[in-house]
Amino acid sequence: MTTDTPARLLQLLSLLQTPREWPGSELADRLQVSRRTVRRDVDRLRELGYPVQATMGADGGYRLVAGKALPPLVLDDEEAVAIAVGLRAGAGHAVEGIEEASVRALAKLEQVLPTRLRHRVNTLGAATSSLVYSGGGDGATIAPETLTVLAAATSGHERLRFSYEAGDGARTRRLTEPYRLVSAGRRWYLVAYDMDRDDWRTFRVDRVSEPFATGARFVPREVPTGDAAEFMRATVWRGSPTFEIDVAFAAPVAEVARRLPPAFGTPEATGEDSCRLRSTVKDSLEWAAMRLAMTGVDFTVHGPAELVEQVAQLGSRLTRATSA
Amino acid sequence: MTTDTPARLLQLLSLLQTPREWPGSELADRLQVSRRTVRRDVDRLRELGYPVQATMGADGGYRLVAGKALPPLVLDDEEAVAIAVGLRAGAGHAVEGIEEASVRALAKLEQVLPTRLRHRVNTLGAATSSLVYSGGGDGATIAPETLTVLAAATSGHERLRFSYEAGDGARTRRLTEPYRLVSAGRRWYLVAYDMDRDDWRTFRVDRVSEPFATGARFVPREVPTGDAAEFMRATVWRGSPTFEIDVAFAAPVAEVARRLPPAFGTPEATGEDSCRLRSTVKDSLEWAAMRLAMTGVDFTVHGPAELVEQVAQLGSRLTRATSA
DNA sequence: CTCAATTAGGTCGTGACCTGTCCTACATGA
DNA sequence: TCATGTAGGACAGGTCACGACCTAATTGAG
Repeated sequence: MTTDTPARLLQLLSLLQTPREWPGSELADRLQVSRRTVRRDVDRLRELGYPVQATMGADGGYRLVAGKALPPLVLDDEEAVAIAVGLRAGAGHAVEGIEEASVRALAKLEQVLPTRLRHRVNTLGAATSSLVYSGGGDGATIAPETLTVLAAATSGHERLRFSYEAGDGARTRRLTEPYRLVSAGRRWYLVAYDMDRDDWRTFRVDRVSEPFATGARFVPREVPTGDAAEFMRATVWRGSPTFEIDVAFAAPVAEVARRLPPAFGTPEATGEDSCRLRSTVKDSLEWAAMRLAMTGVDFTVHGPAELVEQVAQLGSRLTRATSA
Repeated sequence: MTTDTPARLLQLLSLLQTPREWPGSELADRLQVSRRTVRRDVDRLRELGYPVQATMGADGGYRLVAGKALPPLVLDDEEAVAIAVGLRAGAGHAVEGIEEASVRALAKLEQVLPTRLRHRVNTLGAATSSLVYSGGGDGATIAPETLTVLAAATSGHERLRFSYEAGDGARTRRLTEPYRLVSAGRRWYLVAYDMDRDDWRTFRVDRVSEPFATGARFVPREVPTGDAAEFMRATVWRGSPTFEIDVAFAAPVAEVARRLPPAFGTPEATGEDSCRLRSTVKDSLEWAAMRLAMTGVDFTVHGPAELVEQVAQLGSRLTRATSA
């Protein structure tokens, strides 16, 4: 009923996003305007960079096609929920390089998601595996809400308060100026300026709880090394153990590569039906052992000894499980 | 530089979707209009149902918050790619009930996705596991493109041509009027009217290849049973196997529940440090075995025999892997 | 407390723009 | 060949969008 022009344009955009053809007369009917105006509106959309394709002749119509710019997505409730759930489930084990964009998109969506849909996302999301792959071991799971709150505070330059659990289990409350959220391997880190300590810190996101933005904005400081990822690497990667793993698979290289997480890198072929993987793994070999098991192909662990131990332990546990 | 009003509104909407506060003066600056006009535009957005929250006082500003309706999402390139990849990866093993919405959203996005982004999605998507969980088993994977083409043709009422592989391996070309895309368990089915056979059929999507919409529209016929899902169930449902699993854990119920995917349901306590899980699993026990292994606690499989077999097989593979 | 910075909203005049109604040209499928 | 669709020009009338200027209310900092 809103006879407003911009409103009508938005409505037209949403109609055209349905993957079907719309005859001008039907559009005119829906939008409560004359067919001439519909043509003008279509022209306007085209001028805005959204390519509306028109098929001529009888049985013709309008349809939005791929162009240079991405038009604003008009989603219905179910689609929005599906995207949110997919993003939550996917953000953790997503492909290298898009985890952060994934979280940004999720933050953007959740910012405007109506509460009734938020409930549905929460209940549905609870049914999926947790966001970050919980390699069975240290239970380092991250609530999707935590990630989105951190992402929002970071990009909005808002001070952030949260409770942090140190390595020794002690919990402290922190007031920080978050600078960047970085995904490294299967862990997330927050590079932030700690207001209490008066210095830069990197926080492991899985140890952050009850985060909330204070609302107070700040002007970003200069990061010590100039780059947040650099700083994170420098502060975090020293001290945590690294392992050089070496595993042989009894399957074609293509198949193994397909079933292995890309973070492991690519195995190299050693024969028609065999290949070998050499890679460096940080911190937790339990995770590595699990991913090897999940490939579903036969393999042999050549090293290091710690990985042999992990795999053997897992194997014996499974064997015990069936011997009762 | 387009001084157009609707264009400016869209731009404002995209600015406000960034999770941060925007002072009116900055918005006026960016949009090249007076502050008064910015206020008017904000009013307009509010009238359209998009709740723009304004914080008063010094250091105030505007920000888009959750409301009743979902505003059109304005995404940048990376976010769009992240959503597409997440949707592709998630659509297959997503939560019950949203698979179809997931595919609809993906079809909507891909319809307008610029080609340069489509390339990125393809290359990134190739690195992830295939869309439908390939439980190591029958290799019934579905290309995401196939699903989106079918979804688009279905909702656009366009005739669909594809090559179909029957159970005996014979390939035939089909011309159909697609009626609905149904997800059931791990499989996807297309309920369509077969123009050559002159009758309704259900097609398994994993056996469809080279689908494309002819562009010719049709008027939907009446489905025999009135409901497509009903029809599919009647024609296809030969009961995919279901298993009643029964597993005992040597750990407190709370810990086990935390490490188990919620889809399994909740185990019940059988003692201080033990609990038992009874649940039904459809179709793939390999997945169940994997998730049990991932709990990282000792357990005993009581049944069924197939699950014992799966776990034993996995255990022996791991043991072999370390015995070299 | 006081000041500064912000949102909120009213009014007014000018000019641009938006709409519907004509009209013609062109493309396409039956 | 005809029906039906898009494409787009011309025009008149009314509307509405913009900026300038004003006052009020709210909030945080000094």
